[in-house]
Amino acid sequence: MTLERPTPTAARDAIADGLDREALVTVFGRCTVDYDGRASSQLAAGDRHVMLKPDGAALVHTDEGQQPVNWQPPGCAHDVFCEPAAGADGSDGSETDGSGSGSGSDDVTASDTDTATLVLESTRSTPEERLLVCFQDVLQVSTFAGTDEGELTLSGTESDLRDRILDSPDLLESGFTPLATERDTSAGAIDIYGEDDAGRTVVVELKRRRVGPDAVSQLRRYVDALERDLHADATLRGILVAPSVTERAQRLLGEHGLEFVSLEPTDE
Amino acid sequence: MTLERPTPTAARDAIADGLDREALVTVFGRCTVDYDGRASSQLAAGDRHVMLKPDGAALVHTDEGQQPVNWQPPGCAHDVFCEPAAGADGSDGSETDGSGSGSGSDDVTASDTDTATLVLESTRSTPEERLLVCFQDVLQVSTFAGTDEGELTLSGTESDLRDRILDSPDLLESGFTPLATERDTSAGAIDIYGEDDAGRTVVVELKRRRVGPDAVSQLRRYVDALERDLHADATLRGILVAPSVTERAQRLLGEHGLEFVSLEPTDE
DNA sequence: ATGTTTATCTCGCCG
DNA sequence: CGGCGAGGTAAACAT
Repeated sequence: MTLERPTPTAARDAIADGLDREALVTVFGRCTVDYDGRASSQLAAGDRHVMLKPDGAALVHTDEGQQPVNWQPPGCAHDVFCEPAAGADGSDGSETDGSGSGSGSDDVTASDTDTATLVLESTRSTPEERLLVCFQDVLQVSTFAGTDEGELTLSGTESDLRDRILDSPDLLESGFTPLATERDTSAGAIDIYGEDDAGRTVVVELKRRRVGPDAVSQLRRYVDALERDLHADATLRGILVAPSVTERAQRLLGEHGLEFVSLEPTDE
Repeated sequence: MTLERPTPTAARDAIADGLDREALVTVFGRCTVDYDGRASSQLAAGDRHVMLKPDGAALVHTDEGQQPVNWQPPGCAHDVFCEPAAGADGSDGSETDGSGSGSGSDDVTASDTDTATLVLESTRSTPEERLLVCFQDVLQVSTFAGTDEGELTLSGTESDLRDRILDSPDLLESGFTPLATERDTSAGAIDIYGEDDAGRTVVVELKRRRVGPDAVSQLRRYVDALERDLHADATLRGILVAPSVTERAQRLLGEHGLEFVSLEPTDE
């Protein structure tokens, strides 16, 4: 269902209906966006694409960037209503209390339609967050009732890299024997815990792509923790497995006596 | 501009026109999605919302989740064409070569319209990546020509936390003197470098939210590096500044002789 | 609910 | 272009 250049009240009714029917709702038009919660932001008027999902997610997209300029995570409560004659600043005013909840009980009637402003509000608690989109102009409202049972199959992940090594431990090094995955230590879980051909304990940390210093520190935390946990007299080996390392990470590995093995998540 | 339930060829022409005019294009319908690049994925048929941005970004959204189920970053080249009678699997076939580039030179004509499949393709290099969306059914095609000059102002960031401390160093501790920000070390840049009231060097790492073990490791890398860089005989102090710490991070701080100061990025 | 880690992370900055 | 770190990161998974 699609409306082009609807009046604010017609847009409001179509959106409210879409939300009721658990449809995916999109609105395109000139709007301001205000967010307050974990941080806070304001965005002056511009033409943007807003998507409200039936799971409570909200996305505001400009014509640039992969990421939305503003958003709200799934689980939020969406509300739509009209305000008599709000200016560009919709963040203030009387909407901080819950008087307008439900489906817009204090809304404007159809007779005020040409001066009214369409407002989308999305809120959640834990943490308390509010997103407010105020439309000066609505160019399109659409609702989509589709279904999606399709499951995404993804390969080339860290878990594929783990499986690859478990299937062929020699890819890590000749004589390596995996003993556990996700082995717990006081610093967190080790990706692969095993033994080399000399019986030395080996801690393996996996990364699906080129690694920097953070991955080295992570491996080091695990090796340190395991040494403590085991009161190990013998030195443990720590091996970072990834397609490649940055130079700084390489140096860090050396400083901490850790090793690197180059391996990709999939065999081409 | 909006078409509802267009024929594949009409949809193709509208989308091609939208891409030409640097408009934001949306397509809603039943489609399969195949991705190959840094990883690879397949997604069976379902109703989804596809957005093509003039900067080359592509987003495929289902009715759930804040994140797109598939995407392509800005900078990609979008292409649209019709294929005679492709099944659900659009990842194979003759489209691996560049013969269909441009605006669909090997496309289907309007007479084949009822059996044709609409295909969206988005590709880039460095890294080589390809996204293929094959529509069995197109419910809506829209193009939006809007503009967006609005700048986002965001507060509550790490940079706000830094400014807060630079304005009032006593917030960190009485007698603290900031000497530099982004001070470079062999391990990277220190957020705030300074001195305490006893003249001891202080390394400050800032986080806008509650921190875990990774932040502690990061601070430790900087402290270690600076000790080395300065051949410091005296001990450096390392202070992690964040709203709060997790317990494991707290313990790590203790093990490494690092400190914690609780501070929020903004004053309420 | 919080903690921990991954991610086709994205994004910006800087060399 | 790659390295590095921030992010209202989100999402998955475990506790």
